[in-house]
Amino acid sequence: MNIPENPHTFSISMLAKEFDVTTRTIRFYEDKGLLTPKRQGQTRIYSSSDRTKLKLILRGKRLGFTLEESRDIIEMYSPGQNNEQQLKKLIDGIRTRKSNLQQQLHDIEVMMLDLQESEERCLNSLNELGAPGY
Amino acid sequence: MNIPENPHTFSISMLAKEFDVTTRTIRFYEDKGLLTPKRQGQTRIYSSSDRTKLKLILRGKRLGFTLEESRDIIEMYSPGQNNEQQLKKLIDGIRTRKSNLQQQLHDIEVMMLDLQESEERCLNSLNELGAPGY
DNA sequence: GCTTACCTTTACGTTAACGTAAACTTTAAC
DNA sequence: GTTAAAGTTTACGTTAACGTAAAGGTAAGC
Repeated sequence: MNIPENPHTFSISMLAKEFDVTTRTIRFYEDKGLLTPKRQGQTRIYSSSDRTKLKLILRGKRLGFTLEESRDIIEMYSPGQNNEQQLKKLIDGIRTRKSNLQQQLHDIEVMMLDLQESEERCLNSLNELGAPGY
Repeated sequence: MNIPENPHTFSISMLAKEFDVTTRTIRFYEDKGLLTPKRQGQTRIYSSSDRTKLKLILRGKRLGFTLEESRDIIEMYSPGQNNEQQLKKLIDGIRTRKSNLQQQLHDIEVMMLDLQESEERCLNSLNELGAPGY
């Protein structure tokens, strides 16, 4: 099932290869309810929506999110129900997530500068040690 | 031992309170070799260097670093030996870390924009639903 | 018809990063 | 002199996020 007829669908190994994860990982995400592929017999068929969700999960991982947090992010992208209660709760979630990202942004900037300094100190040490530009 | 005489030292509970972590967590970091407080009898006495390291660890955590990665970060801040080999290795580490941060930065920017859109869609839904500005 | 390449399910194993509890010591306060 | 607050060690428990292995089904290529 390496190349499904429908160009807008994907096999599990296609996604695994594209995003450099194992099929086990993808199935695990399904187990946790983050992905819900269709089935052709026993075989999983992923839509481009599933693919997007997987992308979101992996981006979340790079930012240190748990799967639960990524689940929230997905929900923020594709809101299910429109109940007023739920909408407000969703908005609140989005706002605190944004403020978290703001904090992360700041952390990264500071760490970036610190690392810059460290690198230069190291390069200086290398020079003084008689080893030229690296 | 809540207020050591020396103003440049800290008790474990002082640090725990300041950074909002448990003492267990701080001792755990010591167990992993990330902190090395002095002792006054049995009691741990933390220097401001220890405090800085703890700060680095927690910043790392906010960015999704493992403790091993934070250990590397600490090493980048306070290089121990000046051997040419080690310096080069350190510089390499700094550079790949910087490029990782660059990726995270990009991820955050994109996610920020996406969340912005989502929030506005939600606010629109709220309006159409008859519930004004939130 | 047999190997190869995918796919499946089930299930036990593993690692990181602490939490939680027990049992005990030391110092400060009343 | 005893209660309270902080400190200590030891040790078992827990959760997340998969890894790894076993055992088997299907479909294509030679």
